[in-house]
Amino acid sequence: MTRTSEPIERTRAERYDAGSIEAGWQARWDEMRLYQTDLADESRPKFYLLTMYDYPSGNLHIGHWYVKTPTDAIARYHRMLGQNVFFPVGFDAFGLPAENAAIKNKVNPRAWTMQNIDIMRRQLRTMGAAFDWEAEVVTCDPSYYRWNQWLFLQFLKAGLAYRATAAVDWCPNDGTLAREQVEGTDRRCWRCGAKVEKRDLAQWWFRTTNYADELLDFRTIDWPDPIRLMQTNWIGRSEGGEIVFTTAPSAHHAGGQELRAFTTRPDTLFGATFMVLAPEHPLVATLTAPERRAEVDAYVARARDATEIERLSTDREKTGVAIGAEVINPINDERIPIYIADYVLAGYGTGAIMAVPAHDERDFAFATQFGLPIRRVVAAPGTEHEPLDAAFVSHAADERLVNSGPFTGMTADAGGSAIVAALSERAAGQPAITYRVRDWLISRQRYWGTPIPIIHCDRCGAVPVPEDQLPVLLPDTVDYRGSGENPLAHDEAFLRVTCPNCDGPARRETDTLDTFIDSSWYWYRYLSPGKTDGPLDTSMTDRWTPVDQYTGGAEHAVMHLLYSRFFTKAMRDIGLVHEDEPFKRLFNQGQILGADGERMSKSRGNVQDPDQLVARYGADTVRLFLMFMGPWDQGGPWSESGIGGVHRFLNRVWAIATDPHGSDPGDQDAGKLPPGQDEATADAAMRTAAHRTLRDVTADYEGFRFNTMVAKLMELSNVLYRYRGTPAAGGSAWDEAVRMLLLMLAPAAPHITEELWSRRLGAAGITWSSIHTERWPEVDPTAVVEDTREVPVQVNGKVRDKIVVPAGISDAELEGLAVAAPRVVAALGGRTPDRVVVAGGGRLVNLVVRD
RNA sequence: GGGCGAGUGGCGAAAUGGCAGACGCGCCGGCCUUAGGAGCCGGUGUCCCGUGAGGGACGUAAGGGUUCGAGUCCCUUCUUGCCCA
Repeated sequence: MTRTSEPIERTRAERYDAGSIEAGWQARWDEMRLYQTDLADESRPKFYLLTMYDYPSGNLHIGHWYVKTPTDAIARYHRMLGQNVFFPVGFDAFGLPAENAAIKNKVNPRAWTMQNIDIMRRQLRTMGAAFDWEAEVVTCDPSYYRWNQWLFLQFLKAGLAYRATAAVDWCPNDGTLAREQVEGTDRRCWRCGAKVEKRDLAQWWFRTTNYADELLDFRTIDWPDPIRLMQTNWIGRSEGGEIVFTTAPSAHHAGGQELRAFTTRPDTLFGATFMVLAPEHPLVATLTAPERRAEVDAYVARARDATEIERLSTDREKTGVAIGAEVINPINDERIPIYIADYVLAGYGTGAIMAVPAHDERDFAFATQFGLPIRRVVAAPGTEHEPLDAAFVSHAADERLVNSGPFTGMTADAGGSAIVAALSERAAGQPAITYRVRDWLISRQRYWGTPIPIIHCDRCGAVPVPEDQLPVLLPDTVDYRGSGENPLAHDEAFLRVTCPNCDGPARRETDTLDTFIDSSWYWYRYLSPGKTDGPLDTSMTDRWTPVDQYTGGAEHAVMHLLYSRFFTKAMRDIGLVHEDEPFKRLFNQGQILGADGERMSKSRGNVQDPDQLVARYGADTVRLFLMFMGPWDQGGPWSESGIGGVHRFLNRVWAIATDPHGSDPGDQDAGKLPPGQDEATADAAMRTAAHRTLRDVTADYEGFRFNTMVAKLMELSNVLYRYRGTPAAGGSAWDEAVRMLLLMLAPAAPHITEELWSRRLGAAGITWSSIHTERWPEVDPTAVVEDTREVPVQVNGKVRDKIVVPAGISDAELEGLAVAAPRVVAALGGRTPDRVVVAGGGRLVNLVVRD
């Protein structure tokens, strides 16, 4: 693996050996506290750079490097711009894997977690990143989670937390799951893959829906469109009306029972020809006619077993059963039959819909299936009498209502409003908005999380733990007694407590908080991790937040990022922070997949371990390779092929910087300038290359285009390498270009550049100072322009010749030269151009001739 | 099923509507070597014409459109990824 056996006389200069320099510089930086941010320093503009903290799973894989090392390059670039950069790290240390490991291996979750954190701290250090470790946050530490408890109590006081019974998704291994933790068509647990069932439990909730509309507003933040869109869809705001139907009297039922249906299309109310209830709808039992009961009960039982995805699939043939009852349409007093069908869900809207088959695809399919009437009530001009062979749902501006009594002739939008207005006068309807998003279920029936600070007293009910008794500590000894059960539920020492209200016997809440709460405010805590009299230091958060730049995987597009936004708004409303949004700018990387194109996971055995790559090539090569692979937001399957090219590049940078006059054996042109060049033109070429590279690389750092940034540095090093060993090497133009190359490379490859920088300073007899405290160089505008440029000349869009013209040439002169170019003359064949296009400020000429 | 991305050499990929394939991998040839799985130099989209220097045509998933000019913009279709149902 190592090439130490190589004969030394082959290369006069010392070769690049990452292994011998990286650890040394890392230790030196630590010693100097080079990356510890002085948060009180106001002399420079602040830049809060946050990267998503990690779950301490025990091993860093290449995906961690893919997220973190380019972010580190951003940190270092901003330092070089003269900003006071804060770049902390921490650990998302509560959660299920620790518990699963604890159950399986009979270890303590805390011990397991803390040991993993130690391993990961060591691994993270090998990146050579500019993390401020003194600001570290570990969420399973009582000094952190006591403030989760405190925040919960403040939210409770403010009416943002409440307790309610709900049927929750329940995994036999992992306990309660949030809606988003249930995956796939067959509803399996996101962590363990077990089949998920439903259970009724009293649960704690956060009132996220209070902020639904505000969360839809992204105007003050610079986030990628796809993420904004995903959050918008997740919130799922629908405007429409709630319409009050009443049941018609029948032999088995007196009638007059209200049935409310939410619709986004109140304009189509005259087209409602039946109503559909969710099979779980509470009124199904009372409304069903005796002769229909057997069939209805059978259908309800079947629907309960079907998954939501099956039920909503539009491919599937519609099923349903008439329950033998009718409702009265409040707009025209028409009696329409009631069905139950599984495509209507109890949990959305009111669990009842007015079915308008003419204007809804699913209703159309259902009506066709059951032979129910289909009545058109909206039509584009001239199509009123055309038969419908599918639901007409286009909703264009010129459409008018038809067959709609007094509303006939109105536009769909105006008609809808008018219908709702007419109904609301008779208390038979009102405008309504529904959201897909529900309140946040925060209770988990697990041990390894933040205990919810509540005491249950038979006399006083659910009583908050007084703030001066926080934190409610997790007991250190855990008895799992087999899997699944929450150990807190049978920990007598933990459970038994006196009621803070009445001093009577009481028991503690045994649920713990969803770990997404930990990650919903951790960046505030980074600013004062040791603070004991409050969760955050307002003087710090006011100065340093919102976060200027957040980076992390797109898999957190909805949950973590939406919950974090909710927390900031909730914390604002209880006076803790003074901002509306947590993260000003967001960038989501792609994911590195395994070599098989699948998500990396231990079970698939496709996890790529960075340590061996680091041992072989060094951290700088691995960092640079990950940046060079492709666009950062794209990710993709892992492949090691190509890492050698990046390593070669660093070897060449090393050779350029340490041995300008050296040459390689086997290079026949060694020592010679390229044909037609002298030292002056070579100097000019190097200067131009260096400054153009700087111009482009700066733009690439700003735009997170690390792959092209590396490519451009390779180009510059290729130019310099060509001049290595020639009379142009080692002069002032060469020296300036090498200096710029090192500075531009420093954020991406911090160790090799630091080493080469120190050697430069040493050679020049200058006292050492770190390259990572240097300022970003400035482009010399005079150096990026050349005297002449090459202009392609097209005839009818095809390049026929290229001409070299002086830089300042006018369009007219350029045109004259273009038509005179020999191969253009030939292509024109005596014809005169009908039109001449000089495009892009003289970058290209196109001569247009008609045949 | 819906929404949003993406389809470019053998591979990873570049390309404000203006020379398609930068940069790198791989491959081919050469140099240097006792040796090469090291290093260096050169070549490398496809097809055609030419002994040669060179020249030409085609080419960014498929088809159509807008434009002097389209990988890029618009429409249709196919494939694929992600999110949602």
